[in-house]
Amino acid sequence: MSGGGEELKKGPWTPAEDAILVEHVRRHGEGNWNAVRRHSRLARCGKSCRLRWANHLRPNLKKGSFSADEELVILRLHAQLGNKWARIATQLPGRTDNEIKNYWNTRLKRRQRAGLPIYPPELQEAVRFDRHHQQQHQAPISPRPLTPPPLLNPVAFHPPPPISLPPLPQNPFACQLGFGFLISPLAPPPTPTSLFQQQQQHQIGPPPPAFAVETELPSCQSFSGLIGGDNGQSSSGLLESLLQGTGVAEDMRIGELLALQAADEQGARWTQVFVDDGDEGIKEASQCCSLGSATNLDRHRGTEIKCEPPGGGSPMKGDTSTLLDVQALTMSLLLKGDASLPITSADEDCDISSWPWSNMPGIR
DNA sequence: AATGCTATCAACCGCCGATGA
DNA sequence: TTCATCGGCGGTTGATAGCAT
Repeated sequence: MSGGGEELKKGPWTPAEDAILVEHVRRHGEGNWNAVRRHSRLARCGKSCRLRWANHLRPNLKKGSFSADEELVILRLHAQLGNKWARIATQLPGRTDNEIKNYWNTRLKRRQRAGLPIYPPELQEAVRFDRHHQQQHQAPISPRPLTPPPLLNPVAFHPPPPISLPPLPQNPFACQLGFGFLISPLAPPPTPTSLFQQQQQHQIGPPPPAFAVETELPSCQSFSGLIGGDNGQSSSGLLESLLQGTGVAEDMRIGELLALQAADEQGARWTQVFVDDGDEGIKEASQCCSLGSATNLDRHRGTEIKCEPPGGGSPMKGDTSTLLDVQALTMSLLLKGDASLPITSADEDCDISSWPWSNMPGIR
């Protein structure tokens, strides 16, 4: 660091310092934060300037408590991504990663103290489903190279032909965990209106989502990356076992399922697409459990149980596998909603709230 | 009114990846 | 190729406010 020898100030920012920083950004734009000190009298390090600007001074910041919708988005995305605050923040305009992180940590602490699961029990059911599914389908881990599921591989994916379906009642749970903005922030989540229009054209629920997968974020977390880059060999976890277990047909299902996620509010309709494929677990998918709102999500109570994560082994170990586990978990949740699955004794000891959600390994 | 607890917010710290010399 | 620098991210901590006892 080129010091300059001056003592750098720490602690709360004063209005005068804010004004200097704002003026600097107005003149020179964002970035080059270490230059702030050179160009102005501000005795703050570049990091501190960046943080102050990003969290408090930049325009269009939204202050105040989170709305119910925002809370729901956080819940969804955290279930999906873990502690990826910056990524979550990209889906909440005007909110900062710091804000979201603070909110989540508070929520986490509150629920832990209350003895509540971090996620609603429906997610825990999904764990059981995954374990069951793995026992049913999991061949010994084969070294066969993993092919990214079609939707995760924009080149390979071809959307399924339109299927005409009778209208179904909405699937509230798919709505709640729809991840409608998963694929790319460049493609805004479908609105009920846009979906309706597209259905009118195609007589099917959601369209294939935009496949701007690689453009999602500057970090390494595009889906193709999650699957293990070009050959996917580094991936592991539930998704991998799902893929390896049943091959291409399963790949397509997962691809379609991700489309389902992108479909958000039309999840039930797409769930129905899978009902006829002979999978008992999926047959009942159209009976997905009903949840009304984020508040309801919180209101559900799980039983005090504990378990190892799906796939066994140490809880949530590893980077990519962690994310994939969560991804597969939430995917299967959308498919399932099935209380009739056989529950093994091990299954009964399943409580994802005992996993280290709050300390998930980073994927940078 | 005093005290303790909890929630919230703001900021710092350390690590890591990207970039350029 | 190596090294220094920068910026971004997630974890953590300290200060303060609000509430209950």
